Amino acid sequence: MSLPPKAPPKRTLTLRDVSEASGVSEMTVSRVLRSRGDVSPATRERVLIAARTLGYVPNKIAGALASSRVNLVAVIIPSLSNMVFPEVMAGISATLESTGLQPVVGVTNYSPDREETVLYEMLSWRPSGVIIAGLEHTDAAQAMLQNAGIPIVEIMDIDGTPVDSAVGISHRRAGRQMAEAIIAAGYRKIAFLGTMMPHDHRARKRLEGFEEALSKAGLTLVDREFYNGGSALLKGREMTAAVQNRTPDVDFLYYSNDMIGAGGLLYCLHQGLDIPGKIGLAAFNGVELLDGLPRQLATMDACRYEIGCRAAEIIAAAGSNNVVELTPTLQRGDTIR
Amino acid sequence: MSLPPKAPPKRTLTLRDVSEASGVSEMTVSRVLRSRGDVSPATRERVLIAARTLGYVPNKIAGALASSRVNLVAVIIPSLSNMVFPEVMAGISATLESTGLQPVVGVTNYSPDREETVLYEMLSWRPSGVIIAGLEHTDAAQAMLQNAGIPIVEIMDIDGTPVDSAVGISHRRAGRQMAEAIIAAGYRKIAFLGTMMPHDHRARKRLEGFEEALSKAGLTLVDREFYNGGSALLKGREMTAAVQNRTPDVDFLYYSNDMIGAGGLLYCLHQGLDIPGKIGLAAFNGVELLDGLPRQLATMDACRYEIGCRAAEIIAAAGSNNVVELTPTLQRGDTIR
DNA sequence: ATTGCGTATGTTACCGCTAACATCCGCCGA
DNA sequence: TCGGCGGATGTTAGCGGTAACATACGCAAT
Repeated sequence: MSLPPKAPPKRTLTLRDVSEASGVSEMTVSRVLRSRGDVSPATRERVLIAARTLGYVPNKIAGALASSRVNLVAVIIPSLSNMVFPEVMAGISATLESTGLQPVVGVTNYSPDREETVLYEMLSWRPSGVIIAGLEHTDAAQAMLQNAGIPIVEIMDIDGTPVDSAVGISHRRAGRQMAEAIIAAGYRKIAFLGTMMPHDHRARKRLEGFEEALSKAGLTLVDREFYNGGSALLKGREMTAAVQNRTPDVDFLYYSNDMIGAGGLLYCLHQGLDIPGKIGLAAFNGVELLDGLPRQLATMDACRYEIGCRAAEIIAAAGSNNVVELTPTLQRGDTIR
Repeated sequence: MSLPPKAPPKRTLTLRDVSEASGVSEMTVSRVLRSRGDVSPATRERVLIAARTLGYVPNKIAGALASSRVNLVAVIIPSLSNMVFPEVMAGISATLESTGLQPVVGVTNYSPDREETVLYEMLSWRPSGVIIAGLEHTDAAQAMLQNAGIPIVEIMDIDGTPVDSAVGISHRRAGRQMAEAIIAAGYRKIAFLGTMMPHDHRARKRLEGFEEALSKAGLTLVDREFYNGGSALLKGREMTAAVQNRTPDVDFLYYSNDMIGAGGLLYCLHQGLDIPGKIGLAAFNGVELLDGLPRQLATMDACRYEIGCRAAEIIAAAGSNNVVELTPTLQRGDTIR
């Protein structure tokens, strides 16, 4: 094993080191490294070579303190493991890419207290903006967002009052629309299968909208089943089995997310049930996974990527008080007749 | 709409504001907020109330600069969208939770240049450690890691020479083992289906190990098929169809990841093929999704959660030069006879 | 030669916090 | 009475950069 060209320095390098190595002032080095102000091509070259040779990495902490500019955007989301937020992240990253801003992710696991902690932690780094999932926060979190003095975008949901800006869809409406489509297709014995998470407000609102539309048509859910934890695909199977055993005449299954819906679909296919004739299925999100299933599951896309893009645009423009409502489209697939 | 109790301050608050509001020096406030040094309970109380009332959020930038202590751990991974890294993240977060350290994620999209950029960016915040996927980096990235002067843990893979510490499995060995199991089960016409990503070194190493074991048994792959982009589940179906059309006598399909494997499995089931009698299947990762499939797909778990934990432990202990090899276990499922 | 101006570079004073040391005070034992 | 000591608090000097202003210089116009 050969040693690196320079023995690794004990002390981490500062502007002064580069300045000494290149024979100009620290200020000039700073100018070169940030491409700001006039520097002659000759010095610029000299400085760059010195910096590169030494392996200098600027200290953004010092830079940020001095300039009170931080190129970080706090992104606070409930989870990374369910396919939906990674896609939002992709939209955010893609849009931020060209702006010099950098997303920093914090995960709350659907816990309001954890959200508060994560938010506090991130605000203490004085980011240029905050993108946060949902409109429901603890009072303290709400206050912090209020007083942060930076652009705040609450994403995913617009059924409520945003602190500042919001980008999302109306989940209540999404639930309502799905119910209407199901009723119009002639289904009457409708069951709901979803997560047990008290803090998944968006799933809750979809269910509320759904039931609202049912009751407007004089219907109520014939059954409901909740789960938490474990493999969503497997849970989808199990819950579907449970509902069908308990309520044999059920003719429609509305799932709160695609993953359990996919599990349910696989189960029903395995049982050889007549889909969509005897029983219909629908879910929510429009994840790409569905494309690979044997039958196309009805769903409603949540505009995840676009939500990310629009939110990032607002932050990049330092905008405030924008509310952007996106409209999800119903994808009927092959599981509604 | 009622106004918040205090009109939102124009200027962001500093220690001085809290100090004035509570009638003690900034230093004492600092002590209280960090619970460091002796402060009388009475003052402590007074300070905490003042801070809370004002809504003070400490400025970690200044704090970090003054103390040269940063509680951030840089985590650099190729992607968030494939189920595997979120689980590593979960392990990292869980382990770091109790240490006061905070993971910060950077995503490279399997691009070495992007990795270099992300690393540079993150190092410039002077984190307490770096966890980075893989052992292959650009020369510049390698040098930065070398000189960072903080604990570095390269994760997922141990087939190579780490800069500092490493936690992972041997993918070459994993491929070899799978091949041996397949051969032992009597399959002979074996095909490989995988990603086209030139920078997915781990998938490459698995394939190398796999082919090595085949050739040791006097066999070679009868077919191979690559993809990139799109829904992995769907691609799995399509690729499987392609291979079977092109090489009708194929009797085993080895997939580079579970998602395409799952797609392939669904396709084969749909075709009514005799699994595992006429044709066998196996994949890699051991993702939870597989539990919900109609048939249990053979796979090999990649110890993702544990990798995260062990890596985080090394960082938390400021360890150096540890190499931890985990051993994945073969899960035969129902798709190898 | 003098003025004036634009370019290239240097100087100074912080940014908001914390390490390290200094100070103050009350109380104990000698 | 006094020194000593430990707990509670204050003071000072940076951390490593950057904004803002100051300076030096060359050259065209007067």
